[in-house]
Amino acid sequence: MKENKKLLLIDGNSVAFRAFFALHQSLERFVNHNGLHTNAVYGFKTMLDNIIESVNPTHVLVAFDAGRKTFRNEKYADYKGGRAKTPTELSEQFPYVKKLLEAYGMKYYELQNYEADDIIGTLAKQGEEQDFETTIVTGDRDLTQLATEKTTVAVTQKGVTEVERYTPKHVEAKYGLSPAQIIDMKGLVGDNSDNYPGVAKVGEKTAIKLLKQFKSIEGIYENIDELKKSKMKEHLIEDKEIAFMCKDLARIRCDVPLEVELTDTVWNGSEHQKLVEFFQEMDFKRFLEKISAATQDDPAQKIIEDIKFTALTKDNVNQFNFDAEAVEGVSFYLEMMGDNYHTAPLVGFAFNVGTKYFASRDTELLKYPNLRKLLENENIDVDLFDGKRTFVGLNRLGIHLTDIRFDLLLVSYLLDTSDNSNDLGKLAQQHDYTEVLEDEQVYGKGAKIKIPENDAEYYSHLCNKVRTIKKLRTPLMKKLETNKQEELYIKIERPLAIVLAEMEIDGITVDTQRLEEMGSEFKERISEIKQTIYQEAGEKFNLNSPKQLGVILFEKMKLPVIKKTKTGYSTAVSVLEKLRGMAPIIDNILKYRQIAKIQSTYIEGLLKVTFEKDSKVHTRYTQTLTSTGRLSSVDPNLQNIPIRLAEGKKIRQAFIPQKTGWQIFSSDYSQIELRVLAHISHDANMQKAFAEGQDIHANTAMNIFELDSPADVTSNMRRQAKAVNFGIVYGISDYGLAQNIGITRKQAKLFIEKYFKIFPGVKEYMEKIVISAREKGYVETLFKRRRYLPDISSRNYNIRSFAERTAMNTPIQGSAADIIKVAMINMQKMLKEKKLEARMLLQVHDELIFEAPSKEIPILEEVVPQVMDAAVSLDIPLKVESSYGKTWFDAK
DNA sequence: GCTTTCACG
DNA sequence: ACGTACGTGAAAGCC
Repeated sequence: MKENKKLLLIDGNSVAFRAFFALHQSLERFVNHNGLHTNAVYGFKTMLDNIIESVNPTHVLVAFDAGRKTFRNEKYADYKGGRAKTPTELSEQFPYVKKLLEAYGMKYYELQNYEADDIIGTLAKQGEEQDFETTIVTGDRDLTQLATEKTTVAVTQKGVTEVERYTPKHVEAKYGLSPAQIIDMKGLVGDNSDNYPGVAKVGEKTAIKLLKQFKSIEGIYENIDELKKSKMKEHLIEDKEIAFMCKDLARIRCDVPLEVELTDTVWNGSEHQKLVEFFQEMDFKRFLEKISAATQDDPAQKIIEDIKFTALTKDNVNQFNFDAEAVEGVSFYLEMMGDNYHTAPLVGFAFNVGTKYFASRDTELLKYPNLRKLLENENIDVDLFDGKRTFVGLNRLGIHLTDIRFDLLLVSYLLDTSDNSNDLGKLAQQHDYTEVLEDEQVYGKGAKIKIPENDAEYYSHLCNKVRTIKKLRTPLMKKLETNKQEELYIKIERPLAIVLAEMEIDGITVDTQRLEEMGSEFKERISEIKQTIYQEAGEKFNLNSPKQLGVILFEKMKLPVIKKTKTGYSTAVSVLEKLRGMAPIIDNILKYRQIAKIQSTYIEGLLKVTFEKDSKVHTRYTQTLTSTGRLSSVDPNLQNIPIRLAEGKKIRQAFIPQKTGWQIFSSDYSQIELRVLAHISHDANMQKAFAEGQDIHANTAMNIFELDSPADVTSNMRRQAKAVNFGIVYGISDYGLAQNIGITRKQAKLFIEKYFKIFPGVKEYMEKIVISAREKGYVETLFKRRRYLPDISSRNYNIRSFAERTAMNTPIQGSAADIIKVAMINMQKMLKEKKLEARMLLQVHDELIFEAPSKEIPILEEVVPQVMDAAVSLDIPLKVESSYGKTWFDAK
């Protein structure tokens, strides 16, 4: 049996250097609680993970330089002379790089009088003899001289995670030389950083030319007479000794007397406990999460302090009485089996009062007055995780939750909108609290998901959740305060959760009969179009498969390929539109796609989620997901019901009021994002346009097309100007704009330049927000919602550009989201105060949708715009437009 | 589970 | 030169 022995040799100093300078810009962000810089350790660790994954080594050794002086200094006193001193921020990290290696269970080694290179060279040679497959990782190209058929030299690129792999073939392709000739090249060229000179005036190009001709330095000097008289020849002759000396310096030793053998470098993986401790010492939170996730199938590894709790049953529940005066607050958790809290079985609860914990599987017990009081009494503060979910769940039991104080999920989201885990355990870890397991660890996942039968196991998990809520309240509220986000939480998000819960519980009525009618109509049309397409294609295939469609269009019919995806041909609408007219099949495919989408997503999809008992859909608004602060809507998504195309728009006819004689009423903010932009950018021109009630897109068109009168604006100009306005909001790029409205990039660039000339305040805002994001690491909305943008300093152009556009867009999109949230809270309050029967049912980002008895319509027409207008006071007015009708379709 | 496509603001 | 519009969710195919 032949073993697959894989040896990994790492040049520790060189990689640590690379890591340090790769993350140099973020130096001050990588500081642990003891003030130690950790960027090089971090980079080193990232590199290790990457290389382990790709190499999967059986043996590992990391070599370090032992000191400044080596045998090379005896040969050449100035070797590595004049080198700048290693920055202390880096040198202080070397002991920790070694500690990291210990935690990884990796051998490291250094040897007096030799460099890391020589250790690596020697072991690589031994590896060669013992039939190892070897990978050398370094930041130093000199080591490419070690490349052989069985030894690859991976040289780190700009960062440390990307490497360039030098096999003999790759060396040949890159330099036209063999690995051994690298030594000759170094001899001729010299090395600035190692401070040896080489032959005067000979650089890489010349050296390669010479070596191609003469093979080696020895070869050059044996045949030196063949060279024509030239300056170069003179230099070569003059520096002959230097050349041989430098070659000797450049040659990595492969015969160093080591005290380690390859058998000492066997690698058996990392040591979990050491890793945890080390990451804690370094404050590497993300890595801690990762390793705890990796070991989650072994919950026994995690030792959590036991909580004493009382299991509640029908028989003992009445023994406990909680004096409302004495109860300062209660942390409460309601467990359900499944995501959809409108229907998920209620399978348990737990809470604490003071130091006492209680738990039960029987949620009916909550109806007992002594427990009910804890949740319904206005003098008792309730702390929980996901208030909206809990509110809806309790509502199913007829319990009406009041006075939520702390919502762990919501607060955590506000502190960092990119931390949007829904699992209490995961989320707690992000706040350094680890005394609770993730649901997956206790309940399992997929088909095997189930509540533990063992009471002790189940109840302690529930009680741990309660304790987590209790423990995290004070520190997280403090963080909110530091960020000045208390108002955002208390005035907006917390009350909004209840408003959303009420909207979800109400639901919106669906005319299922209408949907089914439309369904059978579409079904026929789909099968007709399908037949035509099969005929035109000359065969049957699965039209829903882009892969099969691609074969038909681009291979069989030989239509030109416009765009490719990762996996094959793109058949997206933008592509098909370009193919239009080249074959009749294209139009039919477009039509098919359009109708099939309506059928599957909106007709069948909607029918699937309509509740039979009330013929309603009860969406769930995700309040803690988007990174900008918008809501999203699931099960079903009611925020993407068709409207742009006539056929899809008909779906809206199926959304009707719950009672006959009622109406659907809708109000939307007109151009709220551009108004927000006008406000936060303080751009005088844009503000003026809005203050005067101008058509902003026409106004923009006049300006960028340099027209004198609004009458000269054609509809096409307005359309293009509108696209420019949208582009601005998204963080414009000429490419994106060009793509969107089908003009050249040059034209797009001109448009943008003109735009910024007309609206210089906008330009200034865009520049400032990016700089501010770079300095602070985050951007904020009007109401201090925060989004962190770690990528804003990335060295990768694409990643950085994306972060920059995000920096421009998030305050705009996010502030608009803030505003409508305020309006929703005030609106719900208003409906209650005025004792209206009208119900607020849906929110679609800039639009609120109600149902109401006809007689209340005039009231809504007045009140809704008023409330929406007054949600915030900007430098310019907001504008709200309303309409109504007997279905959602008609309310437009 | 991932990819592609397409619906919305 | 690089190669992108911002934010979402659902269905279907495919492995």
